[in-house]
Amino acid sequence: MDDILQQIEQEVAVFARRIEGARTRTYGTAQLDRSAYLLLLYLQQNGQCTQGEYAAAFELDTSTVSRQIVPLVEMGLVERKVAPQDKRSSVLQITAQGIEKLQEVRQARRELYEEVLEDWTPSEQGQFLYLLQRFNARLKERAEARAAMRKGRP
Amino acid sequence: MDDILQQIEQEVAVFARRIEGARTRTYGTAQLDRSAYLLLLYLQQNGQCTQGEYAAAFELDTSTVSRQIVPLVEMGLVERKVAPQDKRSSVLQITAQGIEKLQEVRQARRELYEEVLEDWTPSEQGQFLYLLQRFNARLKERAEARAAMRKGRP
DNA sequence: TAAAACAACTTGTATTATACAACTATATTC
DNA sequence: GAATATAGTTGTATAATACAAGTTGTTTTA
Repeated sequence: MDDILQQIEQEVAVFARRIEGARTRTYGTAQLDRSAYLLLLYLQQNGQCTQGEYAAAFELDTSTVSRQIVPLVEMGLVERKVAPQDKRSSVLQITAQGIEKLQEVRQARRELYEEVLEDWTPSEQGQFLYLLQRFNARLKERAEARAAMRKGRP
Repeated sequence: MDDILQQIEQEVAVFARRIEGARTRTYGTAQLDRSAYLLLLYLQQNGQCTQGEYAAAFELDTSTVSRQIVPLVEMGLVERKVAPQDKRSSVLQITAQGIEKLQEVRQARRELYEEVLEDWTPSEQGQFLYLLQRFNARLKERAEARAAMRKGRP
């Protein structure tokens, strides 16, 4: 087993499961469910977007996104407005309350990482962050390209 | 936003979603579903184990593991035997056919990583693998400790 | 050592996140 | 202006999971 890509692939598969397990077991569902957290995070970091843009960025079906948004709007964490230039689409934006909630949840989640990464050097932490960011950026491009392609010829 | 742990936490959350999206969109469900892949991987790397051990390692409910195993046994990829020392528990072991199947699936999955990591240096790939392994090992310990605790006082 | 408590697994049921298909309202194209 | 395409919604199905109750086997204890 000396093929590094294959090893990475395996480790990532396990990682994804462990993260998911830690998430549900540690944070409970009380805080904010996975999809809600990611959506708020995305809106805070990328500013407003339409549902379709968000769906493309994560290769989600628009129906899925549509449903994810309802409770967030009801809780007042996200604001949804009809886009003036195209009345079919809605523009999503995080609210002040949403930012506050996000900060709270982030704090709770941070604790797991304090525990798990406590014996990592700052340099290791920095390197891990850097590599994750690169990986994610690449996957995001890929997702968007694939979403665009599906639109082109369905 | 200069808190590195918080940044890692966020990047990991996004990473988990992207990996999951890429998995379902890229490999389809044709190959082998997520739980089956992880179970075979675990059995190949760790040798035989009982269902309870596997559940503890991933903080899964035993009922979940119980169901995951049925199709694998039916497909002949895993063998399940009553444990001689404790007839309540079953010992799981990957079969030759399971190893073969795993190899096939791994090959297909590898392709995504070829694409996404093509411009990473070998050193970056190695570093990423190393950090993921450490992270996973730590989360595994944690999962097992928590499972043991739940048994102690439920 | 028999009864009680406990443990490993299974089965029934509910929940959650997702996709796909059909639909509605609006835009674009010809 | 009619035909086609797009953004989002709603109906329905599936997959992965947890929790609760049940079964069978094991350990503790009075």
